[in-house]
Amino acid sequence: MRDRSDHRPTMGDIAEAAGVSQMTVSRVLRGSGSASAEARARVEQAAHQLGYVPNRLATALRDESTPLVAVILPTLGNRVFSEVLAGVTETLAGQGMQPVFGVTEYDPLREAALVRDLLSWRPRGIILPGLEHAKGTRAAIRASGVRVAEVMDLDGDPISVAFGLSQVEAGRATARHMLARGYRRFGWIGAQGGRDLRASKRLAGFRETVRAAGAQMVAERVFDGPSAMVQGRRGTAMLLDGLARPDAIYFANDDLAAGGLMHCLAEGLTVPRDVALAGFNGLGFLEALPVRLTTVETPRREMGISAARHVMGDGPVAEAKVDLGFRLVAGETS
Amino acid sequence: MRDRSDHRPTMGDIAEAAGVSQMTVSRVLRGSGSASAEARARVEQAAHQLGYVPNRLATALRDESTPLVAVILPTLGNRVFSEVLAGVTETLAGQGMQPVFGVTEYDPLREAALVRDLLSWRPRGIILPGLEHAKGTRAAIRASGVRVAEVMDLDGDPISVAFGLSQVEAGRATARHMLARGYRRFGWIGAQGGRDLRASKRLAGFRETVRAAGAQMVAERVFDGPSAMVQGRRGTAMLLDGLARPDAIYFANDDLAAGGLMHCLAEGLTVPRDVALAGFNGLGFLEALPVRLTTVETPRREMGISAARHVMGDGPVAEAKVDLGFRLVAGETS
DNA sequence: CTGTCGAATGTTATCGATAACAAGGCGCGG
DNA sequence: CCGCGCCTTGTTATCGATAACATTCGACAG
Repeated sequence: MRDRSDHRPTMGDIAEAAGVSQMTVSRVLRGSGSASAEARARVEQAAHQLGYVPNRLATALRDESTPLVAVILPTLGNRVFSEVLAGVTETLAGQGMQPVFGVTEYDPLREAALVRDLLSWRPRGIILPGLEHAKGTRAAIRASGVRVAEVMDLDGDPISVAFGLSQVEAGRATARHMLARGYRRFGWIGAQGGRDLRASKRLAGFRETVRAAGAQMVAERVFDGPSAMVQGRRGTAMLLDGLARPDAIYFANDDLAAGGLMHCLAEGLTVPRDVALAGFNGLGFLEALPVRLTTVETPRREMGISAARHVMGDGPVAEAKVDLGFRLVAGETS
Repeated sequence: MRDRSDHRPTMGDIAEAAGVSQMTVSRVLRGSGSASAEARARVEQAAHQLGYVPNRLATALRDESTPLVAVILPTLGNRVFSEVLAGVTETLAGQGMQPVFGVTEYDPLREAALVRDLLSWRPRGIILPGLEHAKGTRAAIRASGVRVAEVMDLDGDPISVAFGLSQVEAGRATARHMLARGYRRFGWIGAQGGRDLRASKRLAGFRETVRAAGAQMVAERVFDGPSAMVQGRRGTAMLLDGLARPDAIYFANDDLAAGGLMHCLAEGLTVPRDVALAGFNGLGFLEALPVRLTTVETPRREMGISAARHVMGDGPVAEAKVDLGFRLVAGETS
């Protein structure tokens, strides 16, 4: 038969030890249905003694429902996403639900594979970044019938509901601000080899506004790797040493922008007189910098919270896009 | 019978559509056993047509084994842990495994509850921070038979294998460095209301070494909330305004230390002449600060990678403690 | 021409928990 | 004293995938 010693105890084992049926064990341990005080005590004693741990796989299979939520993130290397994840996690934990997650490193194919993988756990919902996905991903998710929340971006057509902000509008707002301050020759520094589509949208909005005002983009530099301060620093050096010297640089995010600021400090350049700088996200570490950076604050934790609430089914959201807004923070670099 | 429309397609549905038995479907889709080209084609066509997604719950239940690894973290609010998690995730992903995780917010009881919860998914392994756990947690994990890796800390008795560094020794090393530079009156600034036991160990090592050298701790300040730059700044202000003014401050981590540095810059104090500062972790953002902070670099990603490898069973590790080391980085603040 | 072997396929049982249904026993109203 | 109904407990079937075993059929050696 079954070798008890190398198997984790099951309700069957408890039943045997307590001299009752498995069903009674189930009823006692879940506190549903009725059981005599006598049976209750014996079962609880046996369960404790055997060190019983329920097997959720069985319950989930039987119930055709899990307390899992799939979460897909572009990377964990950027604080932005760990903050979104923190919002999701705290919200789920309050409801006894678990996140299962994976990272795509900005690769749509990896995202597609992850979606397939994660859906096979039959999660209650799935949260994923952005509105653009590999061919078929959208259909797969729709067909799966799980609740979906897309986060970060609002510029596009959500699968179901998107929680975030208009990236294009954020780019436009930044451009308007810079233009108002009198800058006319703009540079752009990005990372992730242009695979960060949200950054591309910000750039598009920025560029559009700049051009409409008769000003221009004079230099762009996009690095391949993850966005790190050192890249921002190098890129800034390149742009400022180039032929087409910008009088203001728009960075794909705060890390890059902070690196740009470092370059200026190291080279003794005066910001914003010699060059103006603007980042994106409003990360906490900006407070530590010697100069307050101009940036756009984004509701990272809130996106996580809202998305988690949505997939848990806390009230159906009518709209397909929930705008959580952004806030331009004019610092000392523009 | 069964209403096809509100159920996700199963192998049974494919079997029906393809006119074969469920078992043939299983064989075709998993590529095990043999099947005729004819059957293979029909099954694949039907599976695609129906948008079949396998149900891992069933497979996991049947196989009594999941590709899951439980990961417990103190918080996501500190970059340190998202870097550990990144190491874990990237390592697992390479082997087709999934992390399931939760955060404790430094509460041992929440940790105990999380362990119970996560173990009920019958993960292949579990990774958790530190060596101290609530009563019973240790026994529960041992009894569960999953592979265990504890990360961050080596000062104590691991459940199975620990990957990290000696926190006490890190504290001692920092103290030796500060003493060698001539400081004699030390302050300490912490957070998490003292619940961060690794920080407490560092302080213990630091204090011991300081006292052995005939120097002393003159002031300590531990905040209740999460460690943030602003707390470090406030704490530093308090210590420097107090009666027992330290000539050097040891911070529980880099965020607090960076805050301390900000205070000094804002007040026009000269570091380290007026006061020396030392942090812990060697986070990347330090590079952005105007002054290079003295700190201790820790192998965060490596801890995640090693722990993940261990729980996946990549070669049994003989030792109970794997020292991944640390490196004191003498900056411009000491 | 027959027996053997293996490829292809089907049938049954299983993992653990639990809904649905069945049945035994006891109390209480009529 | 009978019977209805509730409390307690047990039995069976189920979720989906798959290992183990059973069966069919054609090919081929002897």
